[in-house]
Amino acid sequence: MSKTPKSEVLAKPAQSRRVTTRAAGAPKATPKPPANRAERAAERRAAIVEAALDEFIARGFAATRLDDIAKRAGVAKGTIYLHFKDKESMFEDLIRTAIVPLVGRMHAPPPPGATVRDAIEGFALAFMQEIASTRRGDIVRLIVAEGPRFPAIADFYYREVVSRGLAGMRALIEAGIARGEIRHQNLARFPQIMVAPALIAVIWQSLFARHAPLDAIEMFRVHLDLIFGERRAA
Amino acid sequence: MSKTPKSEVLAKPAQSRRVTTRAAGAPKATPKPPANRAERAAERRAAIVEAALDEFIARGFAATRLDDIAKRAGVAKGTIYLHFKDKESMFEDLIRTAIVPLVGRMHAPPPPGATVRDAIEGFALAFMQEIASTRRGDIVRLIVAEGPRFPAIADFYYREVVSRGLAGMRALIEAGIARGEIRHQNLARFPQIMVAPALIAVIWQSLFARHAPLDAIEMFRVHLDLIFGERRAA
DNA sequence: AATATATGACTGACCGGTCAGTCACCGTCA
DNA sequence: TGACGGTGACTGACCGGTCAGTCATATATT
Repeated sequence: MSKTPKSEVLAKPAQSRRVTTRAAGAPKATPKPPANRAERAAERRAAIVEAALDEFIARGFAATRLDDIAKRAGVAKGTIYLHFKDKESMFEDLIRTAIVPLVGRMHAPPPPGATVRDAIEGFALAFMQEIASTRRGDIVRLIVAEGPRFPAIADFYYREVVSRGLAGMRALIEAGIARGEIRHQNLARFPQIMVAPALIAVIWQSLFARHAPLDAIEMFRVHLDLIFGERRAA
Repeated sequence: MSKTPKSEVLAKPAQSRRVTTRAAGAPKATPKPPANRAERAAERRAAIVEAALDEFIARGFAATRLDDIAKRAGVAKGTIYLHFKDKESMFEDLIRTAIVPLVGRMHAPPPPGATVRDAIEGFALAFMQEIASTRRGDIVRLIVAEGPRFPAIADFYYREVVSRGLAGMRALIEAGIARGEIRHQNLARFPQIMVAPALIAVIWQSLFARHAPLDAIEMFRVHLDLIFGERRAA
């Protein structure tokens, strides 16, 4: 009962591949194409990652087509499978890769000479500028969206970002309490509170900014005023 | 060409159609077997809505199969199309319908005799119990997840829930400021801050509760302490 | 030439949407 | 009262489009 191999032929298109005259002499004269194979392969991979992130962010996991990723990356679909096992593991790889740079910032250096408030404020400023208002923020949203369907990603994100970030934040809060900058000891039990407005900002940007722009940085400052007391006279 | 009507019987679960003697007087006396056609249709629609919500919450829009919804609702796929135009508008209808009950609570009654803090705390308590820890919370997450792909839903949600909710919250905050319960006037500019921990709780429940349970209510109380001052000695 | 890399046409499974057919219900009439 | 025909809610096999993943072929590199 094998399938009739009937019309195997028909589809052959012309396929005259332009050979690019290939002027004699210059073998190395690769003008644009950067460098050796490995490098070019790495570049292609990077292009795929870039394109895939854009597509996944814009459409979510299930609705993203690999054809679109390939087209956006300027690559054939088969090339994707030279770098990734399948769509699912590609998605997980992608998110993991994209998260790493987020973690870098998380090692909050214990406040050197500045106040704890300054440390947190600088931190929040960086977060708002580098994450909330960029594509990185969409990655956070993507995790919220697809997390339940990709427990592995949710776990990874919790381990690598959430638990570390909260631990760092807790340390800062305790330092603030020890120094007398923060009066509410209970805050150390819920570092989430410190971070909450940042998450609000991320979500707001991608859902409601069109309707009502939100000055995320100013909001965070007001939030810090609640915790540390007013900065200056209103 | 109709297929042999042979085993037409099998799929019908018991469902012995009670003929409901149809006593003249009592048209309402339908005990178990629902009722007339219209009523049964409404029940089916409700079953579809219920099933669809579960599926959409579990899988997201794109990955949800209408066959699964039909199976879960105990209905044929075609039946879905008697009630909804297509998958997309069904999703939008669903979310809209599911949001409405959320809005009911939003009409924060101006604090009658109680303090503003009590009003907000009661409000938050209800939110945490009725939303954050139930399927309604997943609906909020679903909006965050699919919002960018369904601007109509994001718009609707902003109009019906976010803007109203924030307006109500702002009113409460201003009342609190007027009464001297709240010292930070700037808080009225960012009612989002008041609400932020609630959103955190919703997200936490569906992503990280397995790793680290979060006492959302206690967190919110601590948050209120920041705003209103400590309730009592720690 | 031999090998590594890239391509994109192709396949097959899957799924949204359709529609001809069925049958429970209801009003009506003898 | 009984039974009969019209109605429309319901069914599920089917169709056609879509898309993840494959692989024979083509190109680049050594």
